[in-house]
Amino acid sequence: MEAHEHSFLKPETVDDVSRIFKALSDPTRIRILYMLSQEECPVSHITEVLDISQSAVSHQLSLLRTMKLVKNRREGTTIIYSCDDDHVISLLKQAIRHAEHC
Amino acid sequence: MEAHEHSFLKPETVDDVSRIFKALSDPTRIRILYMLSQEECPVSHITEVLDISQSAVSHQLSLLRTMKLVKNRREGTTIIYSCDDDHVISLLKQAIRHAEHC
DNA sequence: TCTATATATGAGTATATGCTCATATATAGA
DNA sequence: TCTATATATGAGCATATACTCATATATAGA
Repeated sequence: MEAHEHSFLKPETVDDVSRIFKALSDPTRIRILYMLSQEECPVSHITEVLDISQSAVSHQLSLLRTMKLVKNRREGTTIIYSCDDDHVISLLKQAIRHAEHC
Repeated sequence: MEAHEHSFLKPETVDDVSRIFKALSDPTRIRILYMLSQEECPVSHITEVLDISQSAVSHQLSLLRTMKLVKNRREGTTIIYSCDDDHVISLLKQAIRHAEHC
């Protein structure tokens, strides 16, 4: 198979794919996303349940927000987060199934 | 939903998932894996077609080998690589489809 | 308005990662 | 055995990333 016969990925595609997987490659973000995939919840809840510092959670949520993987809404003084990208959650759950079965 | 009501991921699962996504999060590895998903090929071919230095390709192949995502066989002086984890390739292709359609 | 609580964010730091460069190893052929 | 070619690998470096600490911001209630 010669170079010109290959199906190539566009550089933007490679970058996008890389960004998706990079977002999913950190243990803290994996745990946060998996938790949010079960139910929306406030930052404080994530902090307590996962036992991660408030600052670390907030920084990671900020990153996930930037990537549009989660969204949030305010309720009084608390901010409630939820997943905002079904496809990425589906990738995550597939990888989890894979990891649990091997 | 209280902490005890959550479905939790085991730490090993989180680590495994993290490792899978970390492997898929680098542009060079994405391109190599995608190329190998189309056909097995020697290192030199990857180097030429993707225009990446021999050393960089070899280092990445070493990492992918360690993770058992690719396997290799010798043919004379050349080493032929191919994919060795269908599930991870399926994750990659899904992410590619996602990236191309958004 | 003052305080308490919830969340966000900037700075700094330690570690991880992906490259290059130089070199080692392995095989084929003269 | 000597050389050429293919691949692997160690060291070093530059960058990215995930945390902590300190502090800022925003809202509710007294």
